[in-house]
Amino acid sequence: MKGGSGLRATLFLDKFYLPQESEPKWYKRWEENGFFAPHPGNGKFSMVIPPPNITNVLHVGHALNIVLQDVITRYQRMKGKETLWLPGEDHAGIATQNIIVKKIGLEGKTKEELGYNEFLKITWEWAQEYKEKIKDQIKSMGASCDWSRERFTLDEKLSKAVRKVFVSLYKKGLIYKGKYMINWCPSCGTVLSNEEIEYENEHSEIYHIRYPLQEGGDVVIATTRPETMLGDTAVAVNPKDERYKDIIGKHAIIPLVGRVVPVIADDYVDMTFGTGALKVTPAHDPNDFEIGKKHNLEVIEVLDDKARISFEGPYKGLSREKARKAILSDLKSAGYLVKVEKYDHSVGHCYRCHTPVEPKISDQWFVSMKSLAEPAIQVVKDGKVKFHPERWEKVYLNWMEDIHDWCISRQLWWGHRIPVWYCDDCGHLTVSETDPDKCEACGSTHIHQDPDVLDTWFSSALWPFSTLGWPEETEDLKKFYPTDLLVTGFDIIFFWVARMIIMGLEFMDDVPFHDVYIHQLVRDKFGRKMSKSLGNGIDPNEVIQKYGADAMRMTLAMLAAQGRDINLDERAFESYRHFVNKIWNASHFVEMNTTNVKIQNVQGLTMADRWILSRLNVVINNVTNALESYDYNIAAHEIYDFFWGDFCDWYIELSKVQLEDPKLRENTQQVLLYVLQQSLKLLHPFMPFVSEEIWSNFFDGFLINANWPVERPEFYFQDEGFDFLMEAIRGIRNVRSDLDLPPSSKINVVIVGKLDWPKDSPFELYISKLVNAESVGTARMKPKKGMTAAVNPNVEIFVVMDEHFDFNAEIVRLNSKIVKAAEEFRKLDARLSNEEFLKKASPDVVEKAKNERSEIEKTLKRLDSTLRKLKE
RNA sequence: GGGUGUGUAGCUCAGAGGGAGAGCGCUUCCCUCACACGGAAGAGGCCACAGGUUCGAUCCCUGUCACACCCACCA
Repeated sequence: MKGGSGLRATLFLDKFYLPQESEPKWYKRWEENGFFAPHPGNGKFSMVIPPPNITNVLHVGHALNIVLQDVITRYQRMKGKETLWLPGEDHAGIATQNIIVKKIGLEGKTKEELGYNEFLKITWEWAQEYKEKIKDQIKSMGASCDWSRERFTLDEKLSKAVRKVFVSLYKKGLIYKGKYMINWCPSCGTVLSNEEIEYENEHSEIYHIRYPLQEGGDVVIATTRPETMLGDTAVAVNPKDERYKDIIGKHAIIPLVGRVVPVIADDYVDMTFGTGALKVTPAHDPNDFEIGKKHNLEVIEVLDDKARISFEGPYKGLSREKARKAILSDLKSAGYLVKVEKYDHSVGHCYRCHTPVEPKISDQWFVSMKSLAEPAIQVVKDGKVKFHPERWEKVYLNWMEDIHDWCISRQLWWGHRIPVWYCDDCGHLTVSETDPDKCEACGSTHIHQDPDVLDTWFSSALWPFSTLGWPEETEDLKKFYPTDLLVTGFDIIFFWVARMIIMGLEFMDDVPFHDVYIHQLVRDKFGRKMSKSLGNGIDPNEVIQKYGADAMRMTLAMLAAQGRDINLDERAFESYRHFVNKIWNASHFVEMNTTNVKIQNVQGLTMADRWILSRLNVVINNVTNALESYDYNIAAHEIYDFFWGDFCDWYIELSKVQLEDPKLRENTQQVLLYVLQQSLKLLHPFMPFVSEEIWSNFFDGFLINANWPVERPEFYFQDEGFDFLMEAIRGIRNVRSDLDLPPSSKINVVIVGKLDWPKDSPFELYISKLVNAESVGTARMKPKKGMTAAVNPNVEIFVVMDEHFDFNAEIVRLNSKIVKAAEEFRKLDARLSNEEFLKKASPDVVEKAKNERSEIEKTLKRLDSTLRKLKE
């Protein structure tokens, strides 16, 4: 242990802790000493980071994610486990490509003008830049992840894993290519998976349009998308619909187009909706596509990749919006438009650019999910993968049990190229882990690779094992797979969590992680989502700059209650910056009073010592249990309340008395040091920087490597009435405040009754110090001019003052105490008079109530007699 | 159309089957020898509403209302 003379006085003399100086220094030291790398220990703990997208710097939601992971990582490391938290970033296909397209767009260029290679070069530069920025941010948050194992989804090794998985699934027949109705984003120019569509409610209109029948008469259909009528190849009605019975089998003539199409009958048509007659456009609507297949209808595409009309005629080249207007106006003037009604419905949008998605038939690659999903359902049902909070399990299972095939090809440049080569001669597909130079069927060298890339989430799905070296059988893979925990947000349960479980089971034959902690969404203080357009985002860089990383971490941990979103008010950070400072100053106090003291066995403890040591034991247990069950907010609250509410507010104050007593001084120093030491350990996962800084001024080694505290049975002591001591002190202060006595004025305290505070403790001094009393004494009788401060069944405590005594005030005081106690007594008595209660309530509850009643009864008697005497 | 979550002090939120808590804000006092990023004393709540279960419910059940969110192929 370092002596007082060795302390860095400049730091400790500062009134305020300066995180901006301390934090980078400690991060560097931890990193240089290799503390973030796993070291053999008692069991292992491993976790992979949800790789942030390189599209942007991190926001406060990421900060929450990082902090929650680091709290657990540091806790597990201190518990002595071989601990690995593996960091990395995601290439984020569509999102990144969009950013680069926009960026070069500002310079007036398109990606086609730039060319494939140049475009990728620019994107890689961006990726490098943002990887560094993100890394710096994660570091500034204090994250103790092992940077020597950092991975990027486009790393060469990870790309190999991607290829191996693709080839393997292809050979098993689980990856296939085919023409299906898919979601097309006309702005991003690529297909999207179902999960990448966000449905939004839109106020729109539904149009009733009259289609003449070839055989005479007409039929009115209802549609929200009149522009697609160019591609209509049927009109459908419900076979049970009496209104349309006669026209089934007849032919409708599409207005403006003149195409003659059949009127067909299909159960799908809802008779109650619209007019009960449906126009069928197999090329541009998923339902119509199904109907089309069933009835063998012609498929006529009328929109191109940019959602412009491609159908020959007057509308060709118009955007879908303009085409709608033009067609409606033409319909109207030709008398086909029967009616327009307001109509709200939900429309799918691209999750990256928010453009309305266009349903379209396209030739794409898919993963067949049904068989892969089955084991992934089972492991969750069997509890091999547990969700926290549990309710997310249902969300996961619902999705898994109704899973659809996963469209994995994307018409992008940025990403993993699909490892498929087409033979120009024989048409064979060569699917290979390594680039082939000839067709594996006919040997032709005229082959070309599929131009598309894979969905970003395809590589993310492999993250828990690809980052550990798979497909090579590395030491890391053997040691750290399966990982123990995944911490992520609910918004990517389908995108990511589900697919990792699927891929882990398929390729590692084991779950990728045992626990999934789903954390909250961080919203603004009004409960709104943080977004660029609202400008209500909170930048973690700024928060760290202003309040320090420790304050930010503690704030987020305190708010991280399971199962609820966090409405974050920036003022919260200030509270916990104050807490950081409180820790700093309390440590300062301990430091000043424990020069040249070493922690060793302590004997001759006082009631204050015994109380704080008992409390510490309880808190150690509570914090540990809370962390084991990922109750971050509970753990953080426990240590916060203990350190500030118990240690600072009471023990340190009482220690001032004990330090002045030569007989008690040394023990008190021991207890101060010990409690501080254990507290620093409990604080460290939440506030690593300040705790390490303080630790370095007291103790050898690094706190990051210290042992996690365990309870000490010898430090459990039975209740000695410390609560009543606190109550007495509060009561005396209350008298002061009630009578407006200045704090400087001296008062005298008199204790009447049978006191059961332990004789080995200077409780008179405790009281006099904490209430600034002239004297604290005992008496047999209530003093004449005494104000009642505290009462229990055996003892009354009075504040005696001759000149300030206020008869009326004392009457009021006593009366209010009596009213309160009487009310309490009445309630307890009513309960205890209820025979049902006595019969059915658990014995200990009854026992407790009886005890309380008798205590209050005695207290009441005391109060009554005091009041009587006063009035004499 | 299904499903989930939430409704507790002015604000942001904890909480447990036995009679309600924190932080911030507010009022009053104090720069007392760790800390004014502090200390002390207070005010402030039919724990959304209505039923039910229970000896007892703010906590469990049912329904209602409000606010979020997720899923689903309503043209």
